[in-house]
Amino acid sequence: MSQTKQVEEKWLALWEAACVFEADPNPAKQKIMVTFPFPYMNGPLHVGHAFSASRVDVYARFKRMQGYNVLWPWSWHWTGQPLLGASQRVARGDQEYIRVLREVDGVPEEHLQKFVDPKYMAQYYTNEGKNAAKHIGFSVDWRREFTTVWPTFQKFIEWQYKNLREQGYVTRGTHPVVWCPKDKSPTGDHDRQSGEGVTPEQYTLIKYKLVDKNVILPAATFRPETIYGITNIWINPDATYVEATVNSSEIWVISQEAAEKLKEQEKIVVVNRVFKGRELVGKTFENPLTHETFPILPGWFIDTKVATGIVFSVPAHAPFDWLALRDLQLKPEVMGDFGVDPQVVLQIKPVSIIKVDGFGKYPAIEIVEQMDIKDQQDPKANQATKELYKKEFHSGKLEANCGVYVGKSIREVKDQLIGDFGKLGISDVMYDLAESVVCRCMTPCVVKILSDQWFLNYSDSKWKDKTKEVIAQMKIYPETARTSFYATTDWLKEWACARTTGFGTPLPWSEGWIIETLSDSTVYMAFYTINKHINQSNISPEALIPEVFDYIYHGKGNQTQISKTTGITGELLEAMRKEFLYWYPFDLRNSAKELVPNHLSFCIFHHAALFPPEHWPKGIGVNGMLMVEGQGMHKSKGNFITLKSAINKYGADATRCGLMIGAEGMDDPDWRADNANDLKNKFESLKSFVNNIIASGKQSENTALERWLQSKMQYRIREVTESLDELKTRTALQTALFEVWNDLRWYIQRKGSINTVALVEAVKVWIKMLAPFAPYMCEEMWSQAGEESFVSTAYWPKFDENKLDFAAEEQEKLIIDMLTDTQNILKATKITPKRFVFYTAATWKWQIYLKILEKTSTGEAKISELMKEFSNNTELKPCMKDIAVLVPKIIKAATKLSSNRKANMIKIQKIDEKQAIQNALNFLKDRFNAEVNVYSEDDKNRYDPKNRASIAIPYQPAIYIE
RNA sequence: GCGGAGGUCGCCCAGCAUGGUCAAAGGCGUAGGACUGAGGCUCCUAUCCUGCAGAGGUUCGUGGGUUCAAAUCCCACCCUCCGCACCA
Repeated sequence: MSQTKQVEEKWLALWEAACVFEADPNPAKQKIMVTFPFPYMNGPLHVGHAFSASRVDVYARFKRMQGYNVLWPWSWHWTGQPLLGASQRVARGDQEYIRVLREVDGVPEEHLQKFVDPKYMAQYYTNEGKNAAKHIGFSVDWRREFTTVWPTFQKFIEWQYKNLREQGYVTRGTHPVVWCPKDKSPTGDHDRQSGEGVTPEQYTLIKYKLVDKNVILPAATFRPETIYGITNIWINPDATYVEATVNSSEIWVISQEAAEKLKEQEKIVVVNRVFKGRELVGKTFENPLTHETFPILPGWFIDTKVATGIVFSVPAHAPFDWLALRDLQLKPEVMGDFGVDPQVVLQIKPVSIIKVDGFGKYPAIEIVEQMDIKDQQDPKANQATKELYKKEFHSGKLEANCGVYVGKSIREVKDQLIGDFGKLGISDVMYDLAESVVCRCMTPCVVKILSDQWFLNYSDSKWKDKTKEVIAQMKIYPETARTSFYATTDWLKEWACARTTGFGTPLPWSEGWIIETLSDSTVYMAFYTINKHINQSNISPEALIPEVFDYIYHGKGNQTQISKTTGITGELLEAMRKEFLYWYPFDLRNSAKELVPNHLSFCIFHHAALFPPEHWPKGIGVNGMLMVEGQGMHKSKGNFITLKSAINKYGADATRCGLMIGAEGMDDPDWRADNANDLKNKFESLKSFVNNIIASGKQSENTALERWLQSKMQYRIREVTESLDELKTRTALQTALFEVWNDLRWYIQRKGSINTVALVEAVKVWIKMLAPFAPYMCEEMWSQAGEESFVSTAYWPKFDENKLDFAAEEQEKLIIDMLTDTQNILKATKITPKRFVFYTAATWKWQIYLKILEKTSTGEAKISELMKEFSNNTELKPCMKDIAVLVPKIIKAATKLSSNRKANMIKIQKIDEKQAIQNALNFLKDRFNAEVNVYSEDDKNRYDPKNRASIAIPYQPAIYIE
């Protein structure tokens, strides 16, 4: 076992033995409750989970060290269909899938065989997940754990839905879904062989009538407004159509495919006879709106797989229609084949109904000519159609021949028009898929309208308003994500909240329906607060009647009474109520940004509905999606990294930091194996760096250098603390790890040794600041520093203004600036130096320097005024000539200083530059590998062959290099 | 299409709210040096261009504008990423 592994095992065991992360209510302490959306258990935890969850853990550990009573509970999501689907694939012997389980997930053979049982599979991944979560060092209180199929949890969900329904948030209706006729279930993206992302599209069917016959030709369109511009109907003469009785009342002519599809869309379709499309060519039909009549023409471009296979023609506005018509008009004799008079075709004139900017009367004809489209087969025809439809939709206005809709833009009138036509009984609705979708079982999918579907009515405007109130009072990390929450709240509509298959909690009032995944995971954070008691006291699910939850969560009902009916003791009821009141609401829930439009928003909606304002969520964190080596992580791409494998390879600390250093805010972090490996190595050297210091730090010194170090550490403490408070985990880690390390290195270089107590103190602060990120390593170092307690519960360092030392900072800055300047000169001159001489500014120059600082920090520094002031000073009067040169130089230097720094410089007045440089002499000699001298400009006997000293100004000693 | 987030010096990224302290932090990479038997690791130095004295020049998606002054403010444009539903 590697050393890293040993350290991890050791501290994991010690934490568990000491129950460090088990949190119980403690009125004397302020609480923080943090949560992470429970992961779905159809696979192992991966580094993507670890990224979002590590942010939670870092925050939890930080707050715990700050003295808060921190609760971080965790659970497992089993609800839904994919677990069943996965297990079926194993049962079916799907080799590709089994290979992935074996090689990517690393499932051992003896378990793999038992995956035919979905619950076994889920339990396997749950066990694995818990192990990984523990090893990565998440500071979780495991006593509150559950899975969503536990009957006790399901009682909670039943209570939740009973409550929602009583408030009228659960409604019933119909809903179109992509449907597998073989599986008899909705086919989500996960269940598809092909056609990912394809959704049902709604067509309007205009019910044209065959003249003199009681037969309807339902022509499908996305643009029902074009009914006013119709000139004919297209039928594919070679395709198969049927005449069918629909809903026992009407006779429809539709394509054979359409007849099957409509059967799934709440229509009773009885096929009476089957025939070829050519039979209809030449017949006339009537527009149900205007009662005008038009002919049916042959259109070979009509695809009967799309919608009804009947299309009405609007040649003025549809490029395809125009092209088809033009082709026919060029060869009208074709009509003879159908026994139709060619005149029928030649008489057709396009009817203009939409005025659109940039086009004349017949946009379709114009665009066909502009783009030089030859015929229906020309690929440019599709492009032209898209372009024109878009233009007409956005800027088109309906013309005078469009009835009551005249002058309206299509965008504003479309929905109204569809509704009107429906009411008039001249239209119907059909759904179809824009691209083919094939189920994993290889069956092509269709659209099915689910009737009696249960919905959560997120359209309810009162619910939306209340949800916005919740958002308004919430802290959102980062703040920029707030707009997406508001946008989502506005945009959410009815959500189908139940389905007929998969794991989950049955709807208590409607048999056969199971509450779906995203709907049973909205307020379960409240369940954590009491599940400790349910687990420990073995409360039976039967006892968890709604009144119990009403009492705990809403303080309703009589405790004695409830105790009597359920057998739960009054004490226990009281304890659960108190536990809920202590912990709730949660202070942070963090997840990836893809959950904003669904899970996280649902969570807010449901809290708004079920809890009073004092229990509304306090904070939600959103982060980017983890990338792996610059690409999205997918099992199929072969770049899937399980948490377990990352820990094994890099260790928990390096994995955590590799993730945290990637990004913060909404940016997508990028996991790079090189980085993780690099961090692993860095931590090795960090440990020996720290151990050496701890072992040798015996000298208690207090020079400017120690004061500088202490001062510097204060700034680091402040930055790390403030960053963590804003969940800026990347900034915090970068400062805590790299910036502090650089500070310590500088100190050591300057000091030339590591044996000071001050350095040990700084290192201890460092360990504490790193502890939330790399807890194992820090516990180890902490104990090696002689500390008995856990660093996990040590006090977080506090920024202390009194420990700042501006003078020490300025002295150090002086040395650094001098070094930079000197190196700059060396670079420019390319000389090989034998000797360096530094000259600090004469005392009288300080008067001038400080005066100018004061002037520039309060307002503008005018040279003339300054000169006057200086000449009044008897002390300065003799050197007015030098002053005249000096003043502009100093003013220029002063403009480069921040106002903060200026204020500090004024506060400390003059620093002893010569002494400061003298103290650094050994360091400088070492650095330059040459002789180094320092003089003050005031020194009469200085070595100064080029009279450099005269150009020295405060904070900018003159330099002479031989 | 709708909604959201972004484009910074080889790469990852900080800065932008409150314009000047920004040639722009930090990490990675690269080069040189130290250490080592050698390598890895580690440590030091450099890393936009020019410059024989601490300086100058050109940069922050593109093009305009405001201002004494813009990576930061305004306008237009181009490009990238994410979500769009019954599915976790």
